[in-house]
Order: sequence, then C-alpha cells, then structure tokens
Amino acid sequence: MAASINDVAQAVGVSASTVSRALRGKAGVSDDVRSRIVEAAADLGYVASRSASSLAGGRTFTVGVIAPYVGRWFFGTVLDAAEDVLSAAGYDLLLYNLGPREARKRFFAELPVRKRVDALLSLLIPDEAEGLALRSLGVPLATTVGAPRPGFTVVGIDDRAGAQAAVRHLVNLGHRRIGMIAGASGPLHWTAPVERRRAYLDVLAEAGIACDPALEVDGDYTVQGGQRAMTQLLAVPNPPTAVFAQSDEMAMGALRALRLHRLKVPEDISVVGFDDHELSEVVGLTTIAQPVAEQGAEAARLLLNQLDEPGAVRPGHVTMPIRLVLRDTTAPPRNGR
Amino acid sequence: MAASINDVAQAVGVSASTVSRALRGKAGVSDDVRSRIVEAAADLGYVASRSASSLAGGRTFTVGVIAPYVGRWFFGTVLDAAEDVLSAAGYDLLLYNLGPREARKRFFAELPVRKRVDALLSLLIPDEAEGLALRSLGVPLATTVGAPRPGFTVVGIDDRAGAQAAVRHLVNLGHRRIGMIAGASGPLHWTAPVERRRAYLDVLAEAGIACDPALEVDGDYTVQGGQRAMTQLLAVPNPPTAVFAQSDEMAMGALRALRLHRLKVPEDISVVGFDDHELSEVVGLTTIAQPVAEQGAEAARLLLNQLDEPGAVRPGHVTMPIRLVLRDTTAPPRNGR
DNA sequence: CTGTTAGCGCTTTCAG
DNA sequence: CTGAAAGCGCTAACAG
Repeated sequence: MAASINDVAQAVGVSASTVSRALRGKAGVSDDVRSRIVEAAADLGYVASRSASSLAGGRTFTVGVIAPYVGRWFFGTVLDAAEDVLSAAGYDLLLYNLGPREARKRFFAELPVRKRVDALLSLLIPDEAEGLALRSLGVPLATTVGAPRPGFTVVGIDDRAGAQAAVRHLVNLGHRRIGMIAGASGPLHWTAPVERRRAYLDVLAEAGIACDPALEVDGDYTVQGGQRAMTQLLAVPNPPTAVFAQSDEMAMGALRALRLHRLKVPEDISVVGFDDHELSEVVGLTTIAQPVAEQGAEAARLLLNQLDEPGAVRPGHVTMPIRLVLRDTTAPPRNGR
Repeated sequence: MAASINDVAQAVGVSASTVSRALRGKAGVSDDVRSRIVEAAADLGYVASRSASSLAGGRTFTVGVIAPYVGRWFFGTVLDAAEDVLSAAGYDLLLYNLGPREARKRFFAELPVRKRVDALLSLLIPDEAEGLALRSLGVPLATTVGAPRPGFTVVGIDDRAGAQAAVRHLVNLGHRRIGMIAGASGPLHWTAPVERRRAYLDVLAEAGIACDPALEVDGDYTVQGGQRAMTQLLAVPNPPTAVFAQSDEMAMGALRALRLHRLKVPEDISVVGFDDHELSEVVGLTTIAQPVAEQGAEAARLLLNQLDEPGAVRPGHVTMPIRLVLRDTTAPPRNGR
C-alpha cells in the first residue's frame, strides 16, 4: 500500500498537520523539521492523495478543458500549449471531447466537472444555456474562441482585421472577382465566420466591387468541404479569379479541387487561407497567421492568475496579433485586370 | 453551495446510503424510492463529488494519458478516440503532455497520477526506469506505440509489414535506386523506425538490390526534417528515383523539397509515405494507411475491460491492419528501369 | 429493502 | 512553531 501522511509523520516523529504544512511550503515549520519531513517523504515515496486533499481543502488543482475536437490541428495545438503552462504550475488537465453531439449533451446535463475543477478552459462556444451552466460552476472561465462574453476571459484574434488583410491582399493584386469559402455551418454560435464574412463584404465595398452571392460558398471548415466549395465556385458562369478561404483546411481542399480541374495556382486563380496551419508552409499557401499555441498558453496563464488572486482580476479580453504570410498561392489575375 | 448527498437524502426522507446506492444503480433499492431519489437529485442539481467518492470508494473513475505531443495529428487523433470511449463509460481523462524534457522528468519523479487514476494509457515509449515507475502504479496499463512489453496491453500495427508493402510497391514499379527518409532520431525507444528500416533492407535484399548507405537519411519525423532529408538525397551523386518516407509528415516535406527543385512527382521521382495523415489525400500522397483513431479506441476499450474484470484479463497484444493507399505520387521510373 | 456506523487521507481551526 | 480535534462528502460493511 502506498504511504500515507501518517506514515511520514510517524517516521519523523511529528504530527500529520506538520507534515501537511511542511510539504505544501506553508509557513510555521522550522527548517530543521521541514527538511527531515521532505526527506522522509521522498524515502517513503509519499505523494498526497489528490482526492483527500481536494475533499479537505476544497481545491482540486485541476483545470477542465472542453473542446469540440482534439485531433484537429487548431485544438490540439491550443491544448498542447495550455497543458504546458498548467502542469508547470502544478495543475492537472481534465479533458472533455464534446464533439459528438451526445457527449456534449451529456456533459452539460451532468456537468461532471462540478466539484472537480478549479477552473475551466472552453475551446468551444457555448450557447446561452450552456454558458449559464458553465458560469454556475462558480470557477474562473476562459476561452480561446468566439466573442467576448460575460463571465469569460477570452483570448482571441481580431478576425475582422485578419480577414480584411486577406481580402485586401487580393484586391491589391488587382482581383475584382473574389470568391469566399465560408465556414458558416460549423459549430453553433461561432463568431469567426460572421466576422470574417463581414470583413470580406467591407473590403469589397471599399474597393467599389459589387458583391455576388454566387461567389460565397460554404466549406464547413473541412478539407472536404473546401474542395466541394471550390468545385462549386468553378461552376459559376463567371468564376472568380481569386478565393478567400476562411480556414487553411478549406483552402487546402480548394487547392485540391483546382488541381483536379487542371487549373494552375496562382496563375489561373489565387487562393488565400486563414490560420497558418502547420502544413500550410508545405503547400505554399498564402494565409493569415494567428498565434495558436500562444492563445492556449495565454488563456491558461490568465486562468492561473485568477486562481491566485481570487476576485481581484476581472475576466478580460486579450487580442493577439495576426499577420499576412505571403507564399505561393496568390498573384495578379491573368489578364492584368 | 452545491447540494450534497445529505440534502438529497433529506429531501426524499431516506438515508445517505440509500441515495448513494440508488444513484449508482446498485441493487437493493425499491423502484419507487429510487425514482424519487433520482428526481430529487435532478431538482437539486446534485452531482456526487468525485473527490469524496474516490476517497471513500477507492476508485477515481479517471484514466491518465501521457503523450509526447498533443498537437500532432497522430497523437491528437488517438487521444480524441480514446476520450470518446472513456467518457461514454463514465471515465474522465487526465492528460499529461510529456513532450518537454522537464515535464517528462517531473512526471516520473513525482508520479502525480499516483492515487489519481484507475488506469493509464501511454502514447509514448517509456524507458526501463519509466516503465518500472508506471508498473508500480498498480493499475492497468496500455499503449498504442512500441513493441509488446511486460505489463502493458499494446495496440499497434505491423510496422514491418507496412514498410515492406511500401517499398515493394516501389520495387514493383521498377525502381532500383530507392532512398529512405528515416525517423531514427525521434523519441527514445521508438521501435517503428527500426522495424521500418529493417523492412526496407529486407525488400531491397529480396529484390536483389544492393543497398547504398548514402540513400538513407534522417528526417526526424517532421515536415522540416523530411524536406532537409530530401534535399540531401538529391545531392547524392546518383540520386534515387523513388523514396520511402517513414511518415507522411516527412513525405510532405520531401514533396516540398522536390517542388522547390522543380522536380515533378511522380514523373521525376516517386514518393511513398506512412500513416495516411488526414492531409495526405489533399496532396495526393501514396502511403500506408494505419487505423489511428481505432487504435486509440481499442486501447481505451481494453483498459476498460481490465477495469471491469480485475485480474481476469492478462495484458495482451492487438495488431491492427494496414493497407497501401495508391494515390498520385508513385509511378514507374522515367527511363523504364 | 433500508438505516447506522465507521472510516477513506487529508486540511484546518484552535489551543498550547 | 507544533499538536489535537473536527470534519470535507462519500461508500461500505453490518445490522435490522
């Protein structure tokens, strides 16, 4: 059986309370006693039972993370970075994959994190009821997606500015027929598609380009969807000379569709993506880069802050920088204009 | 304050034990009482405190997962699938990212999962000492990587057979100068690179092709590394007409290098990868597909089995099928032979 | 079928 | 600076 706090206490000849204080670095233990306790604990291979500490102390030293996917690059990268920060601070990370519809339903119905986590990081956008449920947990909340919302610390990017930069880049190259592969039908309450679309419309307007609804197609945030969307765009009577894809994954699907249609990129058509996916460099995709890992790390850090100074820090809003990364998929349109 | 078991007990007018039994579906509670308890619990929004249950019952209903990366496709996909299976069974998943050297050291020094998990899934290959530490936890252990090892249930693929299929494919197309981008310097104790290399050598031998050490280059399991390796292979006096990359990520790096060198794939040179990464289809990469998500799900399932029938099931070894997926990066060598 | 009685292994007052 | 006592909220025998 694993050693308990009493075993250590006995070995050193002190009380359990002293061992507890000593091992957690609390004041009020003489250096001599403390070092003897630390040594004995190491000898016995003693580690405090998290269940017991949580029960007695009220803190779990665990942060919950809920995500709509784990395998996808964006989420995996955020998760990875958040874990680094949390574990360095002595916190464990409880992961919930709420992608499957029933998993999500079950999670919000039972709220299994209740009494299990000290804070929660959401990688998905909760709807009204879900948001309420999360706030009812009474723990600090953070998210790396979506618009600022009450009760949440949000770390994000300026989607509008990013999308504007992407579309402006195409306009500056001389394109007038600019299509968009959107991500509208993605997860509910996602604000990115809305913001990015508005930016697209704004830039067209400011450039004096009439927008054509036929040039806006849904790509579902997936490679497959992007491919389908591009195929659809090519079937339009007067197809675009350039396309803004709201995510790199959709952009890659578009590139695939173009290859299958024997169209050359960027000679025949330009493509710009959004995200700077790890493989975008490989395919030479021009895109808007956002600091994904940094967003995860920062969100985790802000959560830890709130844990350290309870009440002191209000949930805030951090905007991380984006930038246009020029690679090989954009160029001026074929016939000058 | 959140409702406790006593609040529910009081509301229904029964004892806490009865509530406990009723809510966990234990036998020995009349249907009438049980339904009233369930109702009251729902009303009060009661959820049992995991800390308290663990402490009292000895089980944590938590499975730990240790991984060398989370953001990379392979690991994220395994994790995703494992989480689905575990959460459906009522288990939570505690994630540890042991990529950073110090994180790994700290983990094995403190073994924070001790008394915290009922089972553990390793996505990395522990060395001798680490393996011992894990076994000392006294919980079921599973892994999706590496060779069979005592104490672990391993779910994997036949690396040798997969690599053989890849190289044989190139040989059958008529290639005689076949290079390999290996993953030798990856994580320690990784068996895949070794097995895949042996397969490469075996197939060359069986085809009567002398192997040339200059044609074996390390690609570090990364896109960057693959690109570097391919560049190096092109600099060899008599460069290969085909390349076997031990992972799709390295293969993609190779494709990028070839594009930069203005070489056509597969006309000038053939490339075959290994894994069937989610984006391999996008770039049209011919590769060896392995069921990644299924490995994660299966490992989780086997862990649950062992949890259900303690002692009954011995740790075993499951091999999942692989298959050659033909796409657009392989063809016969240019000049017939 | 249900209630009572003990803890699980810690942390936390409160004394000394 | 240290110890004793009292739970944290639940589960697990053991009685009835």
